[in-house]
Amino acid sequence: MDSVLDALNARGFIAQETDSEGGREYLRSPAACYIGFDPTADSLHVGSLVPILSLVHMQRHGHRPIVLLGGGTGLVGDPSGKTEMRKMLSIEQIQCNARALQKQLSKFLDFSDGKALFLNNADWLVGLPYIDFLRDIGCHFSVNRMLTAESYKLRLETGLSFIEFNYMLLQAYDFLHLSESNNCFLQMGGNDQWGNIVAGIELIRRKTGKSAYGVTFPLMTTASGAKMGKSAAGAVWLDAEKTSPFDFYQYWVNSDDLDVARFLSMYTFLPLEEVEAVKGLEGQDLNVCKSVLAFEVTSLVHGQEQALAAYEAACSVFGRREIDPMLLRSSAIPRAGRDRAEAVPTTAIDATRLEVGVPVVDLLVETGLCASRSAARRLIQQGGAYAGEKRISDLDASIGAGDLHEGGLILKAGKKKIHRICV
RNA sequence: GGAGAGGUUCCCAAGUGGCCAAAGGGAGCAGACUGUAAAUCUGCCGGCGAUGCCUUCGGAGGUUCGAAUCCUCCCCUCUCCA
Repeated sequence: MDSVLDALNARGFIAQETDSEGGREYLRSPAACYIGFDPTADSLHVGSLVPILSLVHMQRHGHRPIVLLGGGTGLVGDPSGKTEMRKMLSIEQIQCNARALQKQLSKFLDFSDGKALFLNNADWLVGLPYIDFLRDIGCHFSVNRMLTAESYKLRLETGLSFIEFNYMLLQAYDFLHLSESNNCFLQMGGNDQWGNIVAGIELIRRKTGKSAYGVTFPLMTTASGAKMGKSAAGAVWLDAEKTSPFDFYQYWVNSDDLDVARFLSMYTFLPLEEVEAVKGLEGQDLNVCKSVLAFEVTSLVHGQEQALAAYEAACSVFGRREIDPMLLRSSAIPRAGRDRAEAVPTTAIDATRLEVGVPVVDLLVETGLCASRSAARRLIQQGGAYAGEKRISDLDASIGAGDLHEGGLILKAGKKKIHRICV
């Protein structure tokens, strides 16, 4: 059987490997691998999907993924790829975030019977005695060498504090620790983690003489160069409370043409042969593929139920287009079905207010479609406000109970930002 | 600790007493064109009960009819020196 590394490579997951041959040898039999997630927020976002899914691939190939929560390293802060120091988070905040991330990550992997593992580096980092650590670990690091690391270079221009400078040592120590405690000799991570991963490999070699391996993922950007997971409303979170499944679905539907095939291979588990067929498509045919992409990713993150609802809601708002049964045929996306508007993010409006009539400007703000009343006015003046299919041109227009159909009404700000109100 | 440079609206960056809610660029938003894409063109882009009013130019005071612009003190960042 092909190595999981070949599979990952074919799907575009691999940016760099420290030792391609050695890594493959290591993975010939079931082995452990780990990725660290620092709890800097109470939810992961689209940017973490690549590492997460790589672990899923690992598990599917019979290996044992270790999810390392950075309860300890999060207290320090990774300067890699950052232009300035991140705000320091309190210990309580970190712990709270770590719990939230654990809950989120547990949906993707099977943690039963030790098939995958959750560990928290706070368990071994927080209590480290400073002097001992310097003597045992610190002595193996050359500052001269560290300063040449790409991850520090950027910061050398703008400023790098000592606490952040230590991050590399802590991550290297994590790897050493995991190699000894869990027989884990493979670390993966974003390409910005290269320096930290290599530092760990070298530390393991110096301390124990053993070989360890590293794999990094490409830094994901969209075809237009934007970072993954940024939308008009901010980051696209994996938490349904922070980004509704419908908005999450929409994020993927709005992918750039040039990204569709790449995203299908990285963010879904559809067979590569099927994804290959997408590459020749253009125009409306390609557009349909975006629905499949969105459906599949939403399924992975929020479950098929939610994905279905989002898909049908999108159909009801934007219209349905036939999906060729042979196109990406492994996808469970419905090839025929009913439209349902309910999955559009909805805000309930008090019935008594609707009796009198609620100004559209107010509704636009209350639903979050506009940031301020001024913005709402501007939107109306520019002709971007819709109630149902009707464009609203009057600044003083208001919505009454009679405007609702079957208890709801779709409000649109522009063509794509959509919110539903109901009684 | 010393010397110098600097902190402007989401980001970069002009502005050095009234013409400044503050140039320009980027990002973003809307409209047109489309395919819920890209590119392009046009408009918008602090807030509000809106031909006016309020809040903003690191912070706190002060000078002045009037300050982002002048003065004082403080905070923060960078560079060089110790």
